[in-house]
Parts: sequence; C-alpha cells; structure tokens
Amino acid sequence: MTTIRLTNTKTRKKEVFTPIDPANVRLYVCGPTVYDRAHLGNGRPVVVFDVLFRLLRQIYGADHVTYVRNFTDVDDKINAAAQARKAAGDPRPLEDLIRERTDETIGWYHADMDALGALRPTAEPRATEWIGAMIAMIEDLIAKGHAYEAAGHVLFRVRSYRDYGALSGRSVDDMIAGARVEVAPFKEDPMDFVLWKPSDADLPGWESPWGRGRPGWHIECSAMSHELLGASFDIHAGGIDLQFPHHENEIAQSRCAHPEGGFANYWMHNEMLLVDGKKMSKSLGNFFTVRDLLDQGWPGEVIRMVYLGTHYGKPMDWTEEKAEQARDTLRKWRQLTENVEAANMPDPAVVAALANDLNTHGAIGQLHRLAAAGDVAGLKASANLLGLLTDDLADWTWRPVSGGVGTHHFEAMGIAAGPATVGTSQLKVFDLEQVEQKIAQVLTARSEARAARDYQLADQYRGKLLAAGVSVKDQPGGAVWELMPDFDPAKLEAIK
RNA sequence: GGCGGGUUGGCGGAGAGGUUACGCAGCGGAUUGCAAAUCCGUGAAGACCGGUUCGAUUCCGGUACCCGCCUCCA
Repeated sequence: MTTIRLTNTKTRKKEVFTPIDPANVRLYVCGPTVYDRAHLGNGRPVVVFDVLFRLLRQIYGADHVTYVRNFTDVDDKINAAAQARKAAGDPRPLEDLIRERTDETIGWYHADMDALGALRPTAEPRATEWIGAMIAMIEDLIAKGHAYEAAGHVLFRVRSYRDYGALSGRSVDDMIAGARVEVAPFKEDPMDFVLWKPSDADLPGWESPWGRGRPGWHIECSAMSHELLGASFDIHAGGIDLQFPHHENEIAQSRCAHPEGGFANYWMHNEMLLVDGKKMSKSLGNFFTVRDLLDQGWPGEVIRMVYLGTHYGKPMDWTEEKAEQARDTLRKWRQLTENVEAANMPDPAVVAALANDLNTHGAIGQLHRLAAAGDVAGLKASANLLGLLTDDLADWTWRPVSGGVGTHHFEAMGIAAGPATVGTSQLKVFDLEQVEQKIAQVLTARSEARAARDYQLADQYRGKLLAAGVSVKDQPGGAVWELMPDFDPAKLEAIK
C-alpha cells in the first residue's frame, strides 16, 4: 500500500500517515461561516483537502473514508446581517431571517464548490443543529474543572490545560505579555475564552443551564467532531490562520472533555491566498469571490488547476497569467483525452507525488510527462485523481458540434449558449444553431476562396470572423473554430 | 515585542547532498499559401555571508528582505 506522508503542524515535521482504523479513515476540515459568498481564499482549503479526500479514498477505498466539514451558522456577523434586514422593515422573526440567510449562503457555497470540482464531504453538520451536544460538552468541562460560569458567560480555564499553546508554539505567558488579549473583568485569566455567551432578546439564543444564550465559536468543532468522528480521529485540517486561536482552543476543549481520546493525530494547515502580496481577507476587503471569477468566465476547473499549481503549504497569488496557462493546458489535455476511456488506475508517479505531502504541483508535472508520452488513458485516470479532466467539469470547453466544415468545437468561455440558465447578466445569450450555421456558411465561402487560391479573400473572411469573436484555425482535418470571450453574435450575422 | 513560514532561471514552480525537473514565454529548425497547431533542438537559477562535506541550490548557523499569526478570518 502506498505510504502517505503529511506535514503535521502539531510536530512541524513530515510524518508517515498511519490511520487509527484503515477501514474508517476520518478527516475533519473547518468549514465556512455562512454569512456571505466564499471568496477565493476560502476555496483553497476546499480544493486542497478535496485532493486529500480523493487520495485517501484511492488508497483506503471510497467507502473507508469519512470526511466531515462543518457549517458555522451561528455567528455575530450572521446576526448583524439579519438584524439589518429587520431594521430595514422585514416583519419576520429574527430566527427566520437568519435561517433564510444561512440557507441561501449554504446554497451558494455548494454551487461554488461544486463548480470547483470538490466532492461533497460525507457529512456537513450545521452548528445550530448540534447545540445540545455543545451544551453537554460545556457542562462536562465545568464538571471537570476546566470551565467556569461568570457573568452569564461560560469560560474555558486555559490554565487548567497544561499543553495549551502546543499546537501554535506559544505559551500563555508570552501571549499575555503581548497584551493583545481582550480584557474582560469576569475572566479569571485574560487568555480564557468563551464557551457560551448570553443572548439578549434581539439575538438568537438557546435555553441552557446558564440561561438563554449561544455558543462561542470554537466549541462547535469540538462537539461535532466528537459526535461524528469520535474522541480520536486521524486528520484535522484548515487554514493556517485558524491555527491560533481556533484550533488551539478546540484541542484544549476536546482533550479536557475527552481525556481518553487523542483528538486529531495529524493537523494540516494550508497557507493563505495573497492579493498584491497581502493575505486575502474580508477584514482587509481585498477579496473577490469564487463566483466573481466564474462569472468572468473562468471555468471552475481552471480555478482548481491554479490552486493545485502551488503546494498548499506555501502562500499563493492568484494571477490572470496563471489562469490563462492553466486554461491552455487543460484545453490541450481535454482535447487529448476526448472520448478516451480512463485507465483503471492512476499513474503510480502521480499517486506517489500526492502521497508525498500532497505535492499537487509535482503531480501536475507527472501529468505533463504522461501527456508527452502519449499515455492518454493514464493521463485521464491520473488527472481524475486530482479532480481534473472529470466529466463533471467538462462543460466549459470543447463541446463538439457536428456538421459543417471540418471538426467544430464550441468553447463556452464566458458565453452561454441557448437560453441562459445561469442568472448572471454578463453571460451572452444566443442561438447556438443559428451561430453554427452562419459560421459554417462563412467558412464554406472561405474554403472556396482558398481552393481558388484567392488567399486575400480567404484571409478577409477569417479577419471578419475574428472581429466578431470567432477564432478560426486550420488543422489537418479542416478548419476549427471557437468562440472567444468577446464573441458578438450581431457582428457575426453582419458578415457577408 | 513573542511565535511561525518564505526567498530557485524572463514568469510560474518542484524534487533530489553528486546525474535534464516540469510548464509557459524566448531563441533556432521542420511543417504551413499565411496564421494557429504540432514536432525536433536550445540558452537561462538557486537572496547574502559563513560552516559541515571529496562535493550543497539541497544539511547547519548568521544577515537582509518579504509574509502570516498573536483581534473576526480558509
């Protein structure tokens, strides 16, 4: 069996991955807070750990991997959005407004992550559906002396957990010295963090032994991972910015509540996405969403390929140049593997690259090797392991069109054929059949001109098509056309 | 201030203590009415200073610069 090696943030070393139970390999990834569209940075861990999920399935069997990714649907930003809507005159109860907002956001999230080719996790628990488990865990922590009630809050007693800070490599004393901790008079220690906080009448809340309130952010992951994966599981992953305090606090809660378990054996953290050298984040406002890129015409598969072009442990810039390169490569590979049956197994070198701490860039290098060697079945099977060249993501390019001159290809870069089903104004709508006919007509005229050796006229036709956004290339089998992002149906019709 | 990460050829970006990374772009050639595509060939690197070593871009130490976390954040 292939040996997987992963960089374990807990030990800061690359370690051989040994699952607790090979018949049920368990992975937990911190999911989104559902108050808004996912930005490009949010998509990175989804794609990176989707590849991990696929690799684990490949090696241990598809039915032997459990992947949990949560939805945080209780959060002050969500509350604020709902309150703003209520203030704007919406008569419905706050709970309904919140539920509507989070349902809507989850729908967006699924649509956007599906577009990136990410498989749905085995389970996607919503925090609001596990409040009972959180309350039980908090009670347990109080009973064990790791938490205390104060001023309507329940706080975790950081000093009660000896290894607090081990994951992120810091000590409680150092952090207090840094003096950037929230000072609340009811805290025993400035580093203590909230497990439960009171809700007043105009905030969502649940009844609890400490009155009506809502959970702190960190407890949900501890409670849900325990319920769904147990006190010990294999891998816990997320963005590096979650390492502290979120993951540190999760460890403290889980280890203290379930000292019999080890919580996560391996911790994996992806580095950040950068814009102009700075971390992409909502607080800085320098972000764009996955949907923005999709609407601009970048296929999800291209975005996915760009993500996988950089090792997850390194910061990554999104640039149009990278996207263009990824698009061109995928286009080539899609052509090579069109109508090709994928091999039974991915190429060993590709599996080996991924097994080496998810070296996705190295794996892509191997795909280039397979393409150059003409092993198209191996290329397809191997790319599939990376979630590339899959049928699910095939929509965007090289849709074969029958009839006319030579082989026609329709490319959907930023263009919707037929009646628009995607609700965005940027997509162009036209009648594909009519367009095909017109192009075929012009190409026929052009080929007649070429047959008559009237190259000036032939080039005029090509120039006019190009001006209308139709690129024409002569290939051995005949002329091939594709629609460019600036395709203009009106200009095409005007060609004589 | 504390903690962590990074610095590779024109660009992107890997592996490996000694042997061509790879892709894109460039250059030369084949092919083509032209363009595109394709094929063949090809130049170019390891922030800086030390150390270990027969040999380091790869290991160790230091310097510089960049980035992240310490506050909600993937």
